[in-house]
Amino acid sequence: MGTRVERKERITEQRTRQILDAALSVFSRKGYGEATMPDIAREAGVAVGTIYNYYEGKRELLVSLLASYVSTQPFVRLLERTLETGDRAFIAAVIKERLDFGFGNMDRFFFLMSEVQRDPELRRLYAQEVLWPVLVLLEKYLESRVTAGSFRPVDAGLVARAMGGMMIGFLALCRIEGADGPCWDAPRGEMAAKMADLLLLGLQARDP
Amino acid sequence: MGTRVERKERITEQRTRQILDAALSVFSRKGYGEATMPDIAREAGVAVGTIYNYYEGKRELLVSLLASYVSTQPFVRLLERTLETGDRAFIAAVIKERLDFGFGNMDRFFFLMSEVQRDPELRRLYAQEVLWPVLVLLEKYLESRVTAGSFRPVDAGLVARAMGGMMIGFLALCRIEGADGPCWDAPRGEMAAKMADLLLLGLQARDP
Amino acid sequence: MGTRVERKERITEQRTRQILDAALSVFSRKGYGEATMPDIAREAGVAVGTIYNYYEGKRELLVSLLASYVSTQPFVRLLERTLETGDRAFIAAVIKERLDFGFGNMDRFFFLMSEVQRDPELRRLYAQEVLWPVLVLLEKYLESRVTAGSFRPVDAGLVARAMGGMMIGFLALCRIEGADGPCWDAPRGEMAAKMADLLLLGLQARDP
Amino acid sequence: MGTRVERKERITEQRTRQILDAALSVFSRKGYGEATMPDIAREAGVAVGTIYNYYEGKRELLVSLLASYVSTQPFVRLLERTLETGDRAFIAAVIKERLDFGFGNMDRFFFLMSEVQRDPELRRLYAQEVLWPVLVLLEKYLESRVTAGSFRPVDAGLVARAMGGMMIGFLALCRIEGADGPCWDAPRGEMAAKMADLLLLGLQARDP
DNA sequence: TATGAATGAGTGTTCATTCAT
DNA sequence: GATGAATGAACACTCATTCAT
Repeated sequence: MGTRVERKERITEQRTRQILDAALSVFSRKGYGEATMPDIAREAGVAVGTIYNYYEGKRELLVSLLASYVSTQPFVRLLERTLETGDRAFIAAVIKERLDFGFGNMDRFFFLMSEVQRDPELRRLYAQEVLWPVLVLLEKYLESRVTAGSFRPVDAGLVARAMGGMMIGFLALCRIEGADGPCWDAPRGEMAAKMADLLLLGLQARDP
Repeated sequence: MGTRVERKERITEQRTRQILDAALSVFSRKGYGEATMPDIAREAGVAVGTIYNYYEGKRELLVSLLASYVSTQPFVRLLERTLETGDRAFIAAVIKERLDFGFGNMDRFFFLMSEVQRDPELRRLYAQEVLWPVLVLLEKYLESRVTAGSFRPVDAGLVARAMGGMMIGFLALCRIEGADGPCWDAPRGEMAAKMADLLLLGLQARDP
Repeated sequence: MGTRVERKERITEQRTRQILDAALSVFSRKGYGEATMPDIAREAGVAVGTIYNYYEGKRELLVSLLASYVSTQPFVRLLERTLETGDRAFIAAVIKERLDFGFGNMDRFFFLMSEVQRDPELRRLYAQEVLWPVLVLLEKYLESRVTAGSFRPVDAGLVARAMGGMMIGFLALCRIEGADGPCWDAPRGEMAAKMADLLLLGLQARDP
Repeated sequence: MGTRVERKERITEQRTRQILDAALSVFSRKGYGEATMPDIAREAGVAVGTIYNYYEGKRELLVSLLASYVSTQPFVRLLERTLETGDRAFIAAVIKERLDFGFGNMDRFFFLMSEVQRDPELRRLYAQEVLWPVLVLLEKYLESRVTAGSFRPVDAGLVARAMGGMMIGFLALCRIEGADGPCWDAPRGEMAAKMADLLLLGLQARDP
């Protein structure tokens, strides 16, 4: 069942998605500047003009991509589901999730990051829609653990950014080193555990 | 001093530099794609054609930039000068140096990073010329401290990349948040100290 | 009254009109080239496809406009009703009528004239359907007045075109000068009287 | 003789002219909207890009055309040279000159007029640069003849526009009728004489 | 008959690169 | 070596027209 209007809406939504998927795919492969509208149209299986029935132009595709694909939901959900397992397991799980996502979407993720770095408007959008929600949650988590006495008293804002930055930067370095680097094929679970230990225990040996 | 040949060489080197400086300046301001050769020529104070006497084309400017500007020397020197001061002061100094450099060259640095992310050939170049030397030094440092018993036994390769990534990623997040973020105007020395503590001591409260 | 067929025909005629009105309105406002079929459809309150049920395409709209809107009837009727009032009053009345029409439909009239100038086929159509009938009437009038001895013996063909041209050209100049020109807001009756005098008496002072 | 700079300037001026000529030619033939930049480039014997070294774009070609080709000089000179010959010969000469010019440049003239009618900015330009200087001269002439007692007291502003309009409108009608019309091939001198008589003597028969 | 989404040929414009001076 | 005018391939975007519903 579905009235005519409903069916139309479904088709519209499908087209919208179909074009956005194609755009992300082509952008990730060739880069924003080198991607052409015919490229995207071909990938989406529509005519060039059709794209313009759904998006204002090439740039709006980029903005929509950012708004639609960099969903923070899985990450946010993970952060909320927390704590049942103790800090170490929890932090390792978060890192593992980020590593899996990052390694699984390397090109797409860094294509978007790279465009974000390039364009002030995208930066603002990304900061508001993605970064802030995540950082706020992370800060709250840190503060609650400090209050509970589990964590040293730390500057939650700074540490949240240092931790988030570590994930992003680590992935960036892995990508730059490529398959030759030692982390490319390493087991994610182990890496996550080691990074969790680094964050929780630090480098310094503890006096017995 | 100064045969005709030598003078010529000096002039050539000067032109080369002059053009490269202009390229970096324009690239950082407008991005690689939006920068035009006339832009660069104007900034360098030479004619468009002259650029082609010194570089193959626009793309080679980018490659040369990477090779010439992302010198690791200051960083390497710092790492070598080390240790006289104890781990905490040393690590804080390294971080401070990176923060100062990063905040002082935000646009230039992230323009280059963004191009590196975009282009496999630049990635290879950057990995070989910049990343590897630094990471090797860092790994050696970590291993020596582990051997000395000051640091927990850690996976030096992973930790080096996590630490390096933290610096790059932290700067990236600061840039995305811009002047609204809490770290934009914060005193660098304090931030460096806190990050050093995070790395050395970890988050977990130590039992007395 | 009103079989099914008749009702259908009435609706058809109404749609036809409705679309043509919209086309003229949009054309006059934006020009033929800049007007888009969606523009016209919106103005007419129908879908784009509907227009194509009534007209072959954009160009046929233009041709139909010319055939339908530039009706010479009021002018022809005026010319026929003539003469009861003496030459001066009659000519002044004709000029007045043309001025009122011209000033009242500036944009529409000159949009059509401009398209006519642009396109040989439209020129032929306009010449046959509009110009000729009017000029023939004007020539007949002139010849009859010459025969009657009221007018000097003149070349009726040439004078008819000079008179007609004067009206069109005068309006064109007024339009080009716009509101800054002296004739834009001048009383039409007075202007018509002065132009009638110019045509009847000429410039030259008469010897007493 | 000619320094390098002078030679360069000459070449620049020549290119400017060459492109403008080509633009006028193509515009007159195909109309502004239908003319393409490759068309113009081909006609000018240069590459498309070269046009953009000399003009901002297609539209600026149109504006430059108006500014450069619709020179009022010959007409102005004629008006200034006046009067040595008596009113009738003078007016006939002016009309003859306009007819010759108009018939000799039909397509170009009406292409420009038609664009002027289409575009408010062009109207302003044309009014200021072309129309006003001519109308002012014409008004002065009329007023001086009125003062001298040769002409009836007339509204110089209105009559100037009526006379100017008559020329333009007459040419427009001739163009619309095309080769079928009676004035297309008629001897220009005779037509000019008849129109001069119409303007000077009027239609009305004079009492002996 | 009415609809409006899909189409894709066609356009103005940009800009890296060349080369005659 | 230095210059900058000329080049033309390449691209984003528009819009008249079609046709399945």
